[in-house]
Amino acid sequence: MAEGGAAGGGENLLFLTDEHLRKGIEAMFFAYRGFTADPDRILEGYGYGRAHHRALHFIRLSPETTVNNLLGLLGVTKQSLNRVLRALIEDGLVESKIGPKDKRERHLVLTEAGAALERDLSEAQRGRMRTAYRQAGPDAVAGFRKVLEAMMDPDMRQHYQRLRDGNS
Amino acid sequence: MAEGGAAGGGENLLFLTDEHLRKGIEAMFFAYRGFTADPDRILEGYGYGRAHHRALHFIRLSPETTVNNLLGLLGVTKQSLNRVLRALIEDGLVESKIGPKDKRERHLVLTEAGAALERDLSEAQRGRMRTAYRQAGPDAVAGFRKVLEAMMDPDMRQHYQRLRDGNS
DNA sequence: GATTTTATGTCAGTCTTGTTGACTTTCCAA
DNA sequence: TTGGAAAGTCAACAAGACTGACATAAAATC
Repeated sequence: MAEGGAAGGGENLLFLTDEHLRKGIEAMFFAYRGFTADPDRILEGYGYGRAHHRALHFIRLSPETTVNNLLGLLGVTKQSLNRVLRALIEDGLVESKIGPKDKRERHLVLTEAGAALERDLSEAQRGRMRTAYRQAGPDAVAGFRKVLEAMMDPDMRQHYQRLRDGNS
Repeated sequence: MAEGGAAGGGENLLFLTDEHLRKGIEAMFFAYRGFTADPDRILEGYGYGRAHHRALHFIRLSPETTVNNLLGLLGVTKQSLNRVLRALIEDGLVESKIGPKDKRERHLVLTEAGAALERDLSEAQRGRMRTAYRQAGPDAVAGFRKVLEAMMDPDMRQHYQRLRDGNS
């Protein structure tokens, strides 16, 4: 099934050419650079990296989350995450509380300072996103989300959808 | 100018909420992981990383390109790129020819072996892209491209558009 | 109650890929 | 022709990913 049943004119047959796909690949590459550029600049001042941003982001989104849960979202090893969390806890941006039910667990929450930095980072990233969305318009945004969702690994799509539908 | 002039119904007022933007941010994050996953698996077998993939990609796209030109596209320091190129040249995947006009320049081209690996990597990445595009449909793809382009830094957008329009 | 599994943390070592600084070769213009 | 700018290379270092081994405590299971 190389070519699906195209009902219309014929230009739809072209949107899956290797050239067209290549352009999409390059668009992802260049856009992702822009996507991370603004928070990266802020993080530099703190001696933090993208890993710290991601941790702050998901802890804000799911307060009282456990280390294990975060590992699933971030897709890194616990040693890698631990280095980041240790720094954030030592610097007073994240609080790690022993789980009330299961004392093996650590429940993570942002402190005031952590929430403040997370807001700064988020706002920087949202700023660019907002501009892009406004330029492209609602229909384009819907398509954007649709394609991105289809590109995810199934596991990640589950995580994504859970976050999307749950905490709104 | 918090809310732009919305002509239509009212749902358009919602598409720029912080929550909506946050979902877009997470979509980018999770989708980019999928985007790189397939080539990463192939690269592992060769002892290469993403940086090698990017170099091969852009050398294939612009044969006889110079190191300097590549630096602009990749947005890394020349020292960083040099390490990658050295490995690819030593392994016989890339040929570096002294510039015929300006002998300071190195003109880069893929060897047979380099082109073969690049094809493998590209095809893996295109495979996922093709599936996602097919699932989402042409309209969604157009929106996807539109938003990504709006997210790029102006410099990168220039590079992107030059590649897009030039070598087709 | 003893054993196993789970959740987390830590130490040590490696790899990729980014960085800066110092250096060579080549070109070009004053 | 000389001195600076440009292109590229080499060396050393840092961030942040990884693996593997091991420790501890608590929960779950037998």
